[in-house]
Amino acid sequence: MLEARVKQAAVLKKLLDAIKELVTDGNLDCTDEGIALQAMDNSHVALVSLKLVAEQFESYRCDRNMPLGVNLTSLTKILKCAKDQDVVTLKAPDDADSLGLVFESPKEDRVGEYEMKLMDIDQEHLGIPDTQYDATITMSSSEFQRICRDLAALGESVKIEASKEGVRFSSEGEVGNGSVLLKQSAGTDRGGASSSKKSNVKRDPDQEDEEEEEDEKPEIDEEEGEDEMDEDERPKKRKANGKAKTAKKSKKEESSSDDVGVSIILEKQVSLTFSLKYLTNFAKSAPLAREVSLHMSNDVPLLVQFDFEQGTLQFFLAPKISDE
Amino acid sequence: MLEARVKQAAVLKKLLDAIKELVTDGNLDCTDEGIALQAMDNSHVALVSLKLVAEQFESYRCDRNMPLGVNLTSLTKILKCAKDQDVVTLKAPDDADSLGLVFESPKEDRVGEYEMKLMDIDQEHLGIPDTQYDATITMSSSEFQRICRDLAALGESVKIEASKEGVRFSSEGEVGNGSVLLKQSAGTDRGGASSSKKSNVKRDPDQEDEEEEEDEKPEIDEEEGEDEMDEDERPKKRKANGKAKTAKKSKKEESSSDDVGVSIILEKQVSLTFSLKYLTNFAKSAPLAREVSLHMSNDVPLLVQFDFEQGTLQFFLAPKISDE
DNA sequence: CCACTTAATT
DNA sequence: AATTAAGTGG
Repeated sequence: MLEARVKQAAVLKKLLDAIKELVTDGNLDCTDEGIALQAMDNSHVALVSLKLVAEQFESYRCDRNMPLGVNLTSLTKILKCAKDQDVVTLKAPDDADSLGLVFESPKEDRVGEYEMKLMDIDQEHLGIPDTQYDATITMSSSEFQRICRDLAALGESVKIEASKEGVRFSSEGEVGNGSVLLKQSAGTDRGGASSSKKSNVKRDPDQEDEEEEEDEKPEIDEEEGEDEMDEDERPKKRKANGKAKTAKKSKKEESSSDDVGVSIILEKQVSLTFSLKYLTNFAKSAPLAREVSLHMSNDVPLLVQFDFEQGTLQFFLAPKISDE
Repeated sequence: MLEARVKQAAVLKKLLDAIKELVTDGNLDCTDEGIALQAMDNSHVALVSLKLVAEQFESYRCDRNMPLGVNLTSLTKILKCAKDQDVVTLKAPDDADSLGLVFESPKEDRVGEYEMKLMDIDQEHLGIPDTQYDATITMSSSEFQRICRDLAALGESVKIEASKEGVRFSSEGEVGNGSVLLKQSAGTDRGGASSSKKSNVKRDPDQEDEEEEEDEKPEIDEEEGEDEMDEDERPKKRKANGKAKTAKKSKKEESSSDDVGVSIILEKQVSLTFSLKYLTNFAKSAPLAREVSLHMSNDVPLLVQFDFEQGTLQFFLAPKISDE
């Protein structure tokens, strides 16, 4: 039997928001290692792979491997019945034809019990080779989402070019063309092949001054329209706080896309073109993790990965052939 | 003739939001006791009964009983022309074929006058017996609304079971089943039959402090177009006028659904099943009152009641027969 | 963190 | 009209 407790219903909700549009049905593969879901998207173009590791549940018990065939639309509906901070317990006996969900309010004065019918889904378990990629880009997930959304307004596909200077996303369409260039924030412009998996956005550790990371500013989004005139005697706006940091929102995630920076680990330059429709979908996972990593090699499917506290969510997508 | 002044247009707006989807036309029965509206819903399944008591109007005068046949859709449209905190005066001469509405801003610098055509509606006045119910549940109206909404995602009907431990709402449907159990907050698990009607949301009238009425903040009309820059030392909008105020939220109102708790007065256990479509509709009255009371006896129509300052809004709905 | 409000969309 | 998404306020 399975009994898994999740501290925050919010995590599950975000996960489902992230994938429900891509995948409508899938097996939750429950093992003693955790819960995994792997599925091709509805049009069999992209692959979604979710892993929730046992150790990161509030409590986890799974006596026997079992695939729970769930309709994600239904699961989403049921999760809507939970408040974000409810504790969620997933329960399934060994012979289950339904999955039990219990939502307990933090104050324990309210208990919701739901039961969702399960379905039999043919397991097409796809082995995913643990590939080494020629380029790994780590960046703010919300920045990634923004870029996908922006470029999707122009064209159907995006070309992603990673060089050691930075990464360029560009798209062409009827209205016009557009491109966004992100420069790498700090050190690494080259990574050993073996280390390529490590996402590390590591700040230079030598920067011993507290001052650290003043304001890296990816700079693309920084519109300077805002302080153009008569701020001479105007004390407002944060112009004054200068370096002192004022302790303010430096942490604060400024506009939620900052503070992360861009790191590029490059074995070889890559240039690949992808459908924006899918990338936009992948980007919906942004609420799950501050960072996203894009793993690419020429002529090989892209891996878009979100690491969050409870596990990992991966998306794979084959490039378009006609790379310009 | 009728002349009735209502302090806050907001109350009327909320009332109409609450019932307009259920009832499109009805008679406002004006007497010296106040204004009442009673009507079957459009599909003749549920009964809506509204009472606004004369004493709770800012001023009230009604020389002669008269039923004013109104189209609630039209009335809603006209009320949209009032700001929430406008004072509304309803006027009708004895021979009226139209209802006059006057909206006055609190500062009396703006007056809107509207006139709505009336219609003749056959009065099917239904006597509602003042039943004693076996179970009376009082709970947060927003919690009630949330539960109805959640369960409506699963099934068409909800079974409500009240026992002295608490009240359980449960629903079954294609995706699965769900139930929400609310535990009783405090003392009462049993009440005398005669006391069951007391829903007591009563504000303490002994609250001799004049604190009342809280000025809602009109704020819409406040032109701020001109002060956008360089008067930094300007003393901060009208924050000052609230005299002692500040003391107001001593109550704290936790998060708006809390603080109310669940109370169950039980003569006998009950278990009844109702159409969620209607309950969801009833629950739209939540903005009118912090609490709602559900009055039930087996095989008898449910009474859902909202008590607010100006009166009472009641909904009646017969249970479904097949109570499992 | 929760809920209400508004806006946009189907 | 209903649903959904995003923003705002308590």
